[in-house]
Amino acid sequence: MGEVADDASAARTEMQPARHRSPLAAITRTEQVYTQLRADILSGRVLPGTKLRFADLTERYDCSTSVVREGLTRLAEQGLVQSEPQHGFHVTPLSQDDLDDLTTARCEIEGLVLRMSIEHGNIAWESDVVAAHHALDRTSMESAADPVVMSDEWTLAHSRFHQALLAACPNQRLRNMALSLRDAAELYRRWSLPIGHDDDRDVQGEHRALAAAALRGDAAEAVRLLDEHLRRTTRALGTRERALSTQ
Amino acid sequence: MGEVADDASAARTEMQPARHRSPLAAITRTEQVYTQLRADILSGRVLPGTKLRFADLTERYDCSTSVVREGLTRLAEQGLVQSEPQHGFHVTPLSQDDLDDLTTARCEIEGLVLRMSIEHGNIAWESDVVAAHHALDRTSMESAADPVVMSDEWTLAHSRFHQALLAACPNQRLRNMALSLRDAAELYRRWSLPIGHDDDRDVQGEHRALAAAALRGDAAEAVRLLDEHLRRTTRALGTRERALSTQ
DNA sequence: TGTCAAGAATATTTCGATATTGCGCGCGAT
DNA sequence: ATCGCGCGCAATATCGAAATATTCTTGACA
Repeated sequence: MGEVADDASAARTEMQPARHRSPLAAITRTEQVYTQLRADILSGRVLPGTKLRFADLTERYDCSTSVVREGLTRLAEQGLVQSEPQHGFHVTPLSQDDLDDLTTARCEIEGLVLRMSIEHGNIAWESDVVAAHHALDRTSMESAADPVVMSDEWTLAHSRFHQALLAACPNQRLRNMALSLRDAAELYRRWSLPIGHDDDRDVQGEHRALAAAALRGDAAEAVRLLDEHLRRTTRALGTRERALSTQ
Repeated sequence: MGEVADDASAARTEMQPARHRSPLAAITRTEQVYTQLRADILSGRVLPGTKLRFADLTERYDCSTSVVREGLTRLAEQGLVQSEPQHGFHVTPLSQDDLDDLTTARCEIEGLVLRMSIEHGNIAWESDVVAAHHALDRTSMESAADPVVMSDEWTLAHSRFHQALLAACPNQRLRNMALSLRDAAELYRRWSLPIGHDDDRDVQGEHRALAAAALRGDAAEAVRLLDEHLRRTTRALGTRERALSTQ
């Protein structure tokens, strides 16, 4: 419980430009709890489908039901949790159909955003991509402690890399949509390593090729590579998901 | 105040499959207030940029702050209102940049969804499109009472028509994204008639052509027509928005 | 006259408690 | 034995007010 460190989801939170907060960075309790709740879900500390009881959460985050409720409401609006009117909230369960929809949507939208980003990217953007890719390339996928679990560092670096690629798209709405789809996919990716692991896939190589195409301004090729990258991930997850759902 | 009749936004609410509600349709207070709040904003009863004070809203909707807060939180997550941490909420203001982004996003995503819808549409879908188009075609754009204001009936019929077109897209996520973008655009459209009015545009004709292309299964043409339709609307709004922002 | 600080006034955020709702169990009737 | 009914428990939804933050007002001091 508690004191959860930075993780993939934090990356999105960073995006919001911190407005001038004069006194003591007066961030609200709601915001804190929302961020933690979100991180806990995206990082897989809570299983998909789990019921989220108010009593548990108020104790866990040490706040009143109102605050928990607001956090859950926001997550529900994003689709990370689901709300059933008199039955409370639960983490959105995984389903093959949704994964398929999600992948199609991501291929289309993330592809579009990537193309726009490449077309508008300047030198600063290129630098960021190079940096993010370097970090990702040097980070091990398996966590040191438990090799069967995906390492938090890699997940973060992975998230940062893909975000860096998209960062130069000038259309905020589309960019946010792409990021929100990535978050949704994060839930699926979290439960994938045990199966995807023994695949004969060179994920790091895919990233290298993707970064190269983007940096040389070859939007068409980059989009093609991204598409393939996403579909491959889905294929690996598909098997895993089926295993989960039969539990 | 209060007792606001059905309107454009209600259309989206309908989508959510009403789950079996056994006793007295136990809809929650929160849901009611959220729906009304949303309708009030989308229908233009509240000006973009307006500050939304809790005191006003609790009185207006006759409920406690918690309920208002939840509604606002949900709307904020959708982008219809904005939340500034210790300063409350206000209706998202209009801006030319955002309108441009919005239009681009809609052309891309709504176009994509329309294509998928046409490709997957069956006879029931065709019937719905025909019906929705008929209703739209027979509804007058100007309201009887005040000809300078866009009639609520037309707005509703318009919304229903475009929704009907998209309804056969099997990808729920993409479909919802397209609908949510349409809602965002609704805010802009609401403030458009006074300028767009004297344009030499045949909006109903555009709808007729769009419906025809969709029904004959010509996805490419339909998408082209939709693209044009959306861009024309934006062009009309652009002028209007500039006028509003200088107020 | 301008600036700054203290305090009043106003608005938002958070809390704890009450009101509702849904669910399961036991009891009685058929 | 099974079905229907109602009581009580558990969990959520809603309330109203206390706690906190911000803005506005006022008045002293340079």
